[in-house]
Amino acid sequence: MSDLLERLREQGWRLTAQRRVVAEVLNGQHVHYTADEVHARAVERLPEIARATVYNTLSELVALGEVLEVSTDGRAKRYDPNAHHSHQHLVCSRCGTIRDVHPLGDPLATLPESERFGFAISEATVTYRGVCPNCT
Amino acid sequence: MSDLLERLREQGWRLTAQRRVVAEVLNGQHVHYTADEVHARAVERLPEIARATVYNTLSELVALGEVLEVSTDGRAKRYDPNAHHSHQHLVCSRCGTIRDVHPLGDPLATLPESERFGFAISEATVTYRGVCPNCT
DNA sequence: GTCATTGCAAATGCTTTGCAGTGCC
DNA sequence: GGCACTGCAAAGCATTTGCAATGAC
Repeated sequence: MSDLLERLREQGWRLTAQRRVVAEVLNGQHVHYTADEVHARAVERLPEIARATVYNTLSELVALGEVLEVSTDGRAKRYDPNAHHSHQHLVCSRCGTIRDVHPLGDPLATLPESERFGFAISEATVTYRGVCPNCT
Repeated sequence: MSDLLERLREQGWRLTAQRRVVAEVLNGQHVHYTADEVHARAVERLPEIARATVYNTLSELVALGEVLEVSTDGRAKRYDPNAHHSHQHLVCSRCGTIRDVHPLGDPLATLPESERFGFAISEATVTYRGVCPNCT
């Protein structure tokens, strides 16, 4: 976490209170907040932080590869701080809860050459969907 | 296609000019239009068709399982008429073009029991991302 | 002191909704 | 002829943008 702030400073980031708070909110395992949820939690610590600042900061973190953008459905994007450990997502089709999961094998390897159509493929994301125990 | 209209009528659908036109626009292979693109193409055949009607019709087709909703990025949803043949998507990270692809094995089978956390999993979607030949 | 960063408010893009009128069955 | 369906316009989210004020370096 403070590693994160350190890394960002090395990239020439100005370390403002707002950015620190956004980074703090995203700290933790299995965190998959929407921009609005990040903003709500950030406001608790720094009441004057603007929604636009949260959006800006999140986009920067995504661009720097420190946070992943997850669009599970057509609704608001979610932000996943677990960017340095490869994983996939398990989503509840009722309540929308997301869990990080680790499938067997490399998803990228499941697409044969004949199905690549000249694309230079760099990434494969898998989304598993089902009803979670709470919603059953 | 006319199969489709037939099936829909059997489900109690009123067969209006608007719905027919939307179904026609979605007819074909490798079609992944946004609602707006469907509307634009529908207007060519039926000038007075409203955007809201296109949205309504698309939602109904999705609910009936005749069309798949695809959200590859945080932008507009895309609609995929190829709902009856299991497939996955290959997306160009530059231009956003989508291709239907067929991976080896069953994606659902890649998640071990120990990683299912009590979810009743019913679906797994894989999105491969890379740069397409046109964008290279 | 400079210039990146912020806050605010307005604008944008996509989608949904309310409601009176239309036309399929 | 009833009521599902449509068109239109307005409302609703999620997100982006413009710009003057601020504060990290």
